[in-house]
Amino acid sequence: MIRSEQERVRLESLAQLRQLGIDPYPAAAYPVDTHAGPLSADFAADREVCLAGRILSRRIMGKASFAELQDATGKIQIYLNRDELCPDEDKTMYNTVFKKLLDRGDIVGVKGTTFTTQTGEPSVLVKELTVLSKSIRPLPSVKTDEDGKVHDAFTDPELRYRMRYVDLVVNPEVKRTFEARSRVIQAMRDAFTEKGWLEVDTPVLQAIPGGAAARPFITHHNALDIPLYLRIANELYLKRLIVGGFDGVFEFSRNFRNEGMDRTHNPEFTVLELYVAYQDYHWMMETIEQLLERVCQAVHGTNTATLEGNTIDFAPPYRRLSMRDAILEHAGVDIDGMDEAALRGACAELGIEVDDSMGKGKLIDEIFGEKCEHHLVQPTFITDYPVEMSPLTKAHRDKPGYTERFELFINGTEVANAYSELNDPIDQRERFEEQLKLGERGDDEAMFIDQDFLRALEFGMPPTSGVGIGVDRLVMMLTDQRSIQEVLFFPQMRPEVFRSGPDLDALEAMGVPSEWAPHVAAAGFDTPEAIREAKPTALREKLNGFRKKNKLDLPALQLEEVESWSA
RNA sequence: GACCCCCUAGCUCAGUUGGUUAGAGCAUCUCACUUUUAAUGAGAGGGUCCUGGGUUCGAGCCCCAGGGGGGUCACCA
Repeated sequence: MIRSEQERVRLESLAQLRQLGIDPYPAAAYPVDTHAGPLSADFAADREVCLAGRILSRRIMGKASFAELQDATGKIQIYLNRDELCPDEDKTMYNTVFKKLLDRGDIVGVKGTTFTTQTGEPSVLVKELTVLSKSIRPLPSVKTDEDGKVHDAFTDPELRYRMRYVDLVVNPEVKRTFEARSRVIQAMRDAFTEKGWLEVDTPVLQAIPGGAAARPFITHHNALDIPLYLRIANELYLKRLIVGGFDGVFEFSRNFRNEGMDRTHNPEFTVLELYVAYQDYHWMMETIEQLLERVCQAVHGTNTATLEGNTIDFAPPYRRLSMRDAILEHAGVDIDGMDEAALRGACAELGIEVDDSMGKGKLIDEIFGEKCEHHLVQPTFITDYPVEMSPLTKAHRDKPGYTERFELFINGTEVANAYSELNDPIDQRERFEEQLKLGERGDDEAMFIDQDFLRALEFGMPPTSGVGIGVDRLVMMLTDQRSIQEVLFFPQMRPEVFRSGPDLDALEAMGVPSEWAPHVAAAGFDTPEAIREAKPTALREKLNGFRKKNKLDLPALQLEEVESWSA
C-alpha cells in the first residue's frame, strides 16, 4: 500500500507511542461526564470535567498549546500547559506525546478544569490527557475565519459521499441535516403510535414485486431455486394486514427501484406507508396536513421552512385542487370526457412528446407533469386522478372515470400519494388485467398480478385509506437540500476502484532484495500474488530480460534465488 | 441512454500559444514561542498532473479510447 508522506509520519508517531508504552487504541472505557456542546452553551468556570473527542486543530506555542476538541455535540477549546499537564520532572506527555506524536484527527480524552481565557474563550485546562485513537490519515484542513467564512472547505461531492465519515467530521452542517432526518422520522412515528396504530415489518424479498409500477431489482434464492425481487413497494402487504383486522398499520419501508438516478431518485429510498381502516382520502388529507405541521415543528420549531428561497408554509389547510382543474388552470385543457385519441391531440397541441405504449392514464400524467407540477410550490393536494393511472384506488364516489386519490406536491415535487383504497375484489381483478394489457403494449412498468392479494381482498377488506410519503424528499424539503444524496448517508455510487499500486514492502518481505523490488514491480510483478502465480523459471527469465533491456546495474538473478521468494 | 463540464500535493485551487526542474494557500516536518483562536516568525520536504494509447524534438496542456464525478435532458406516478 502506498502511503503519503503525511501518513508515513503518522504511522511513525503511532510506533513511537507504542514505544513509550502508550496504547494508541486502548480497550478500556473512558469515563466521559461532559459534552462540548452543553458545556460551551452553559459555561461556568472552575468545573472539573472529563470529555473526549477528536482534535480538530492545534495551536502550539512552546510550553503552552490550544486545541479544538470536537465531540458529538460540538466543539470546545482545550488548553494544554506543559507544567499543568506534567507537574513532575517528566515532561514527556506534553513535549513528546502532545506536541510531536498527536495530530489533527486523533481522538483523545481529557480531564481538567474549566476556565475562560484572556480573549474570553471558554476552555478546559487539561490536567490529564489520554490517547484514545490515533488517526493515520490527515483530515481535510477546513478552517473558519473570524467572519465565519470557511476556507478550503471539503466540497468535492464524490469525496464527500464516498467518505461520508470525513464529511461528517469536517462539515458540521451535514450532521444537522441527518439529525433533522431523524427528527422527521421520530415525529411521524410518535404521531402514529399515539393514535394506537401498529408499526410493522413486511417482506423486502418478494416473489411478486407489487404495489407500484417500477422496474425491480431481481435476485435469486438458492434453497428455493426461485427468483426473488427486492420490493418496489410494501402496499399490498400492509393491506393484507388490514384484511387481517388491524385498524391502523404503518411501516418505514426501504424500497428499491431499478431505474435512473438523479437529484431526486436513488435506487433505494424510504417511504412511510400508513393504512387506516374505515377512513377515506378526505380524512387522510387532514391527517397529512396535521402530520406535516407537526414534523415541521419538530425540525424547525415553526410551521414554515425555507426552500430554495421560497418560504413553505406547512400549517393546514393546504389547497385542494382536482387533477382536471389543475390541468384546466395551467394547460387550458379540459380532460373530462376525452378519449385516448383526443388526449393525444391535446398533447400534440401542447408540444408534449408521447409514444404508442401510453394509455389514457399516462397521457394525462404527461400533461400534468409537463404543465402543472412545477407551479405547485406551496403544499397542494392534487385530487381525483383518472382511473387509468390508479389501479389500486377506489373509483370516485360521484365522478365517473376518476378515483379517490390525491398526491401532495411541495415545491413542484411529489411528496405523498394517497387513496381511498380499492377494496372491491372484482374491480381490483379487472384493474390488474388492464395493467396486463398495458404491459403487453410495451409499458414495462405495468403492474404484476398478485393472486394472493386478490384472494385476501376476496375475504373482505374494510374501507381503508392509505398513504405513502417519500421520506427522503420530505427531508429535502425541510432541510433545503437540492439533492437526495444530501439526505442519504450513503447514496448509491459506482463501486470505487482501489488502485493498490506496487507493494514494495510486501515484495521485500517475501525475500525480494530491496534494490530489485522497484524493478520487479515495474516488470509487472507488483504484488506477492503476482510473483507466486508466476513460474519461477519464467519469472527469472522475464526479470533478467528486464535487467538487460533497462541496463540495470545489478547482478543477474539465479533460479534458486527466485524460487526462494515464493517458497 | 444523450449532451455539456470537471479530475493537478492530504484539502482547496492556479498552471499563459505545446517549451527549462509543475506552482500557491492551508496541512505536514524542523526550529523559536506559557492565554492563542484562519496563532505567529524562519526554514524544509511532499506529485502515477485519473488510466492507456497517439501526435510531436518536446504533452498537465493537442487527438483517440477508457474510468470516476457533477449538471441538463430522457426515463422514473
